[in-house]
Amino acid sequence: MSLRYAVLGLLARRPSTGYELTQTFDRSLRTSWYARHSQIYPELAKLEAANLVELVGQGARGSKTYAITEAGRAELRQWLVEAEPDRSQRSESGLRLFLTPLLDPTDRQATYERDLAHVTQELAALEKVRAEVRTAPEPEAFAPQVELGIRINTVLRDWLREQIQASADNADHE
Amino acid sequence: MSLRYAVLGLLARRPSTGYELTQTFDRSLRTSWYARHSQIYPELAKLEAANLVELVGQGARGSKTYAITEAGRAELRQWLVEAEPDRSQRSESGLRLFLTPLLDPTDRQATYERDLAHVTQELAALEKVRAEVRTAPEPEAFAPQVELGIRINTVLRDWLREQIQASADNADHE
DNA sequence: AGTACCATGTAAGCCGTTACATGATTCT
DNA sequence: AGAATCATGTAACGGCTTACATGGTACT
Repeated sequence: MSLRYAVLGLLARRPSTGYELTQTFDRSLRTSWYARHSQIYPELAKLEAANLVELVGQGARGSKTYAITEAGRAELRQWLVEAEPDRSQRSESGLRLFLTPLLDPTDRQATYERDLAHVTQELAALEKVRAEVRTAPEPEAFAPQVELGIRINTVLRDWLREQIQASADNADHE
Repeated sequence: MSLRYAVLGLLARRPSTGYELTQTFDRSLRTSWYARHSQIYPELAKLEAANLVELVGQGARGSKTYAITEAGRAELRQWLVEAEPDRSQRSESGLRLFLTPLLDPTDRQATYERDLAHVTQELAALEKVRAEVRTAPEPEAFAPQVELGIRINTVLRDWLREQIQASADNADHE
């Protein structure tokens, strides 16, 4: 049931079309939730039927802009504050990290290095976002989330470096 | 397709019954992947049909112990080393964190405090595991994963404390 | 004129959750 | 004897992915 609240939450930030929401899912939410347009359009229709969002404008190319309603805001607040969070996660990367010790030192080092390359790239992207947020005219409420992302990725980067070193040492001893 | 490799990976550590796998998913993998027995038993049957695992013993109460085959190990290695990782994640907690800035300072502080309580608990559990691993007779290959979990949760804990402080300050100014 | 991107929708099939179902063994 | 736990399975339903399908607008 999270998709419903993800859409509601994005519309609480600003009115958007389904197409824009799809892009936001891909850009800002890919590290925690992801949805394709084929899921978003039907969800918007359901939310509209439930009066949690409303159509506030139609633009070129048949685009439809939706905004959250008061009932929608109440529903979102209730979920965020009162509903018991589902702490379970689904992360293929986490699974891979868990299983990597099964590999021999050479393979292990190679997969850690692949991950390190990705984390480094991720960190660079986040630092770019941080710089943009700092120079933005209005103070951005989402700046702390960027900061958290940077800290977590830094921890991951350092840990991966340690594991690469350990795997290399291990491979040498053989 | 990750479930297949999760099961294969757990069986690469040691032969197990479906029941034991279900428990391991719940205990060791709940932070990255999760599966119920209703998914695990059919998956074991499929893996056996594909000769990636084999039945190596039947015990009391109709229990069936499976072990990974050589073909299974090859398949697992191939996935870990050669397949392109799917970096997307599904985390309701991440989504909640992303949307929390939408709340007013009082609600925001309350949800951060709820999260802090959970992270603190998680950290305590991980530190207990670390202590157990250290006193274990054989050096455990999964000790570094525990360390990573502790570091990430520590970062999260500190970040949450900062956000709680900021929300409290913000609420006072009103 | 062709390519790229904007923009929305539907359908089939797979994956995962919840619920149903059954029976053996161990503990109190 | 009854409760808890061990142990395996199936079925219905819902969520998510992939693929199909269509058309408008802007750029070169």
